[in-house]
Amino acid sequence: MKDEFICEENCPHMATVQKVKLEDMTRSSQKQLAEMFKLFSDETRLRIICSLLNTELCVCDLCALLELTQSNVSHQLQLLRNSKLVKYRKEGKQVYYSLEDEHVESIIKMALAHILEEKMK
Amino acid sequence: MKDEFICEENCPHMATVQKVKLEDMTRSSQKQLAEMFKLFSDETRLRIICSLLNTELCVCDLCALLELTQSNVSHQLQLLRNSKLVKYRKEGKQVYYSLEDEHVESIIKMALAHILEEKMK
DNA sequence: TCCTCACATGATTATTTGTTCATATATTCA
DNA sequence: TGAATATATGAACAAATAATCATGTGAGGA
Repeated sequence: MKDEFICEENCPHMATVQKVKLEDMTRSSQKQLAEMFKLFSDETRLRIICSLLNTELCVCDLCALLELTQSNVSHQLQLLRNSKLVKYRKEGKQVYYSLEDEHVESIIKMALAHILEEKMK
Repeated sequence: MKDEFICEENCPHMATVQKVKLEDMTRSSQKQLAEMFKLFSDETRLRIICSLLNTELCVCDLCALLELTQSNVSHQLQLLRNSKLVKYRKEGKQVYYSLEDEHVESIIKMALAHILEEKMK
């Protein structure tokens, strides 16, 4: 009873996850997957992604928050934009970035759970 | 009713996932996360991981199945071993590899769900 | 119109990474 | 013991990548 709620709440798109049959994975979907994981595999990029988990931020917010150069942040955001992982919204001179969808959160949570359990061993 | 079962069945370690608070993520756990994603970010390594999703395999099985050189496979397995993502078991001359835990499957499923939904747009 | 601010982008460089080749180790079998 | 097989590993190299520097673009204010 409680479980259903928790599941819905914290693990969105479960419906799609149910449909996923890992046995049917094609070579090309593996390639896509690898490309996606590559975006998460750089610490700087991951920090940017994590900063956007709760809120949208403009480029200079990210620079200040993460102590990175503007050029560096913009380059990383370009990669994330190209892969449709983040979206943006212009407002005057500023550009506000936010995450494209909630999968990102789910994926990070799942991976973090792995690390947590690993530690407890 | 059905939902609970499906959730338990396909998304193990939900209990840990519930505990994960993304806001509390430290710099060092972000680094660990990035390192983990890096292992999934190479197509060859991901193919090896995917091959091990259902069954354990020895090195030469992997070479044959994925059409890779033995040296290449062994090097990649070394990385996966060092990060405790796979475990192994020696039997005579052969060494059988398998996945260390079920998070791997959950993470891949979640990421695949993202790609699937992306396509449907 | 000119200046400033926020951001994007091209070029360059240092570093990391994936693969290959050559060789080492360890187990089985004759 | 010696040969054959399965796997591991070190060195070398090419390719990919992240960060930096310099510069470009475009909006807003004086």
